[in-house]
Amino acid sequence: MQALKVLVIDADAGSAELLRLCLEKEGYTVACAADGSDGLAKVYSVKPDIILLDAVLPVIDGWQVCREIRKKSSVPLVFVTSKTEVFDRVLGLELGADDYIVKPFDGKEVIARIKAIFRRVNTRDQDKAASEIHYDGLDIDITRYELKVRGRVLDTPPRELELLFYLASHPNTVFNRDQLLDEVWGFEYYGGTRTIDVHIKRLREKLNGVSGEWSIETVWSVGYKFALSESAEKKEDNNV
Amino acid sequence: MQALKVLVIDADAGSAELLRLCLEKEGYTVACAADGSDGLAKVYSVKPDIILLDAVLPVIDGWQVCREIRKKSSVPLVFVTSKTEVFDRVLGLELGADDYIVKPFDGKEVIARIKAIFRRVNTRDQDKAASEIHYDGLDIDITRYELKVRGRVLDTPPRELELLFYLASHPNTVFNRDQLLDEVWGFEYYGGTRTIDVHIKRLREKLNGVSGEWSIETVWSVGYKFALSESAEKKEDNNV
DNA sequence: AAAAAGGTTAATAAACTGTTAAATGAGCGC
DNA sequence: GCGCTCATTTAACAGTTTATTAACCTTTTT
Repeated sequence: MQALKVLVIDADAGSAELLRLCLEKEGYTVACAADGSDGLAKVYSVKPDIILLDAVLPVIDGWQVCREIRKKSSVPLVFVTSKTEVFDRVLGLELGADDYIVKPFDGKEVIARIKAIFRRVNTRDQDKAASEIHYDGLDIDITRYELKVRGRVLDTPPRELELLFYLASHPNTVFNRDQLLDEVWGFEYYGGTRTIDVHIKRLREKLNGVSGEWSIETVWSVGYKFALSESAEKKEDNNV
Repeated sequence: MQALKVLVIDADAGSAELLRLCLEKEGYTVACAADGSDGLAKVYSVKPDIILLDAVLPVIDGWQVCREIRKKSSVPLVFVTSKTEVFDRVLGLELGADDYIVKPFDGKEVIARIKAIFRRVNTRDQDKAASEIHYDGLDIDITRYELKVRGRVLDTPPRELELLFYLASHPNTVFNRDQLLDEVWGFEYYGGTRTIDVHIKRLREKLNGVSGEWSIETVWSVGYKFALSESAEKKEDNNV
């Protein structure tokens, strides 16, 4: 994975340099700007994953920079500034910042707060993956490595089971073969993508005609999905 | 929309009450717990939209409460505590909190920080929503690779679906054939521009007479657009 | 060593895509 | 309004791409 890019917009060379040091030590790529105008330009040229912004800046002040950015983008943004009043903090947050850190800052805390934001940004909407999945006539328990079809345990090779488990954990979502290889086989796997097709076939043999509520469907030229019928979808919604 | 629910887990009745006041003034629904054990129980019974958590708690301390919650859920969580050391703040954030506020807190800032977190959470949902398009009698979901016309799923080849998705994502905007080839087929494509016409025709066959609110229109000697009727446009504006 | 699992290949089948060419329709000057 | 030109619509075809399947080989497990 590519290193995450941080854009530091701060007129004070000292704190900018300190931030750069902390961030680079953590493996981030850092770009800096010393005034608001240059900062805005770099938002678009650098395309950072997060922006650290001082409120006090020459040319265009930090509040205004934040407003301009938020007109166009929801990129994570944190004020790091010596303006310490509650009034300022509330203003910064209301302008759309994700966090507001006052100077003098502690490097470790800045890193921890940045990580907290990335964590939130990356949180997938599905909450923690369950270890069991149940649909009409289908029960998968991945900790026991067990597949039950119509209540009968069906001997299933691990790869097959993992593939089914992954698809069934994300119902109605299409995955292409590379995604499935990455997610199920693992990142380092290199091999033909026909492998997926064959495993899908073997799964379909086991599951043919078990239920009308779900099926493994081909999405032509894209990949496969575990599809729920509309009635099954409604049942799901009620569960939540 | 339902009021957002906040769970305050704090042993100090004074600060708990103060938080409750601030939050209710903003229209949130507030539940309180005075120890870690009760707090954890209420996480599951109340199903809060956000949790405010003190680190210092009887029975089970706040750090541990946070750990337990994060094992199961990625619900927004903020420490509000009198433990002020950098060490504590970093710990709290690394345990998976979204923010860390030290006592004595300012009500306005707490609210602003809570809003910042909700803003970020909702941004994510918007991203998800961006993969779906809905108009009168027409639903396109690109993650499912599915086109619904009048509620019925219609089998649609990938190119066709992508073309429709692209046009419908930019209603009332005209694209010439080269633009569509670049955007939908991809940059490297070289072929006759009649290709577009044919795909448009096939789409129109599928969508003929579905709705008076929208249509794929020809702009003579220029290209095509997904056109909304005036009434449909008003509906759109109201939605936003 | 035998059996099971994982992966590859190649033939076959199915679905989609782009081209062509003829028909239709739109714009425009007279 | 007429007729010319040019753009679009349409249908049919051929070619290409993609998926399915069965058979086979290799690796791992028992």
